[in-house]
Amino acid sequence: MPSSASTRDQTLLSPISIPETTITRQEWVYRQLKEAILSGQFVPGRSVTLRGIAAMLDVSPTPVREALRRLVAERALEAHGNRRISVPQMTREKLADICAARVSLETLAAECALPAIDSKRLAHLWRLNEQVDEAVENRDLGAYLRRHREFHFTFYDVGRTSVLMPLIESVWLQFSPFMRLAIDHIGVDYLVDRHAEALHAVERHDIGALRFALEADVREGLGSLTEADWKSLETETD
Amino acid sequence: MPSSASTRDQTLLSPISIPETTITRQEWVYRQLKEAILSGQFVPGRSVTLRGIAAMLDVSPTPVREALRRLVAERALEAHGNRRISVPQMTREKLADICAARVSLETLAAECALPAIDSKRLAHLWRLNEQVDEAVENRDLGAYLRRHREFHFTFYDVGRTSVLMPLIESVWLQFSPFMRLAIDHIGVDYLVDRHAEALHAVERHDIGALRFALEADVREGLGSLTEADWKSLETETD
DNA sequence: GGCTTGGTTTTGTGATCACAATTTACCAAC
DNA sequence: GTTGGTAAATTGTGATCACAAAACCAAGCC
Repeated sequence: MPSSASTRDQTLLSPISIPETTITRQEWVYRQLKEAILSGQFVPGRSVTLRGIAAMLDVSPTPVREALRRLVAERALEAHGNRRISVPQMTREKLADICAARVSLETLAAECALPAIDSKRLAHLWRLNEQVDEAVENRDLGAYLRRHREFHFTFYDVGRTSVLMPLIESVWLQFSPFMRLAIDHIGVDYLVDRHAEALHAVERHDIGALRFALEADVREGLGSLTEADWKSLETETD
Repeated sequence: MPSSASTRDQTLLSPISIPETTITRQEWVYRQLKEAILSGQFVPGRSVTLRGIAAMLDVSPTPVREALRRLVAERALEAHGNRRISVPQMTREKLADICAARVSLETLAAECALPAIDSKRLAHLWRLNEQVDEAVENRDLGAYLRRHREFHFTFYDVGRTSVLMPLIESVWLQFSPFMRLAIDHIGVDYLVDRHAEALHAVERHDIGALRFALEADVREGLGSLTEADWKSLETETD
């Protein structure tokens, strides 16, 4: 996006002044960084410098500062006392808390979404789930992370999005960098999910089964790291 | 805080360089605004201008911009497409979602906190609850909001704070401006809470009763507005 | 060798400026 | 009185600069 020419020239193209959110540089930087974090391109522990990001994205430090503040507020990044910002490190306790929060928020979101999932949307979810499985078969970690996220967010995101979705997104931003690392470590082959089980529960309008499937999906997916996994992960990052 | 002289001079006073977070202006502005929002000094719908806040707090626009970005990220404020920031308006749907999210998050937080609440902490919570009741008796709305928040946050805030507490705080930031308005409208006398019931449940280590009390506390406190209340609230803000 | 000590470099912070977009004010025309 | 359009004021955005704090690095000391 960063072109010296003003980015707002194209507003001339929208005749009757459609809202057409003219994107600011700050917003653009924010989205770039968020996407990078969610797709696991940021390693836990790495420190993020203002001027570094600014140079990388070819913008001035000003919009970067604001984007970083936003991400810190959403707990995607961590601000230390020394005025330095870094990608947060994961701990056993934090992971347990994240799992608990995910179960709590996402089962609630699924329950809210359930009545609004019609057959068209259900078919779409089945298609997305196929793409998740394809990514696993192709051993494409990047695609897996993207598809996996797309499946969950599409599931929950049917109206009523203003309160719950930002909370869920904040939690995802917190575990995504770690998840990339963990899957890199244990291998894509050991990935399991309960997506099909959840969709079958949707078909039966069985809220109980839906909650159960989602809870299992979270706990088996994120919370199933054995002690040995942790040990080798920790020595790896040193 | 804004004094022309550098605020960091006082670091000379801390001899062995205690971390002693030297506060930045941006952080200070953020805290001022957050406290103002949580204590109901911001009316829903009011638009917040950068230079206005800067003048009010006697700082340059730069730190204000970052503080506002943070608050927008935490959903305390709302950024519109016209690049304008305002205190979000409440709707019936949003309030229902907020109640559901509060129940979900705060019962979980209470359950996590329960094992860590010893007799000393319990006594402290009883004392805080007394202060809530005092505020109601004195019809002091400002004190009530402060004490009420202090009670809940002290309750949940025993270790394990890094994931759940920010989520809870974000939700509180979203309903606080409205709560002030609503209580202003229905009167302080009609305030009820289940704090004592919750504390008794803690004494019995009865998780089920604790969750029940907290859910009732939320639903009766926030979610009990009748249709008539909404109508008059809406006409009032026009 | 480990630790301090000095200077250099890097980095975040905050103020200011220029600019563009938006809103507001105002005046003319119907 | 209402509408339409232009000018002025307000406001957010982004770049740049000066400064202070922190991190870095290398030589020196115990």
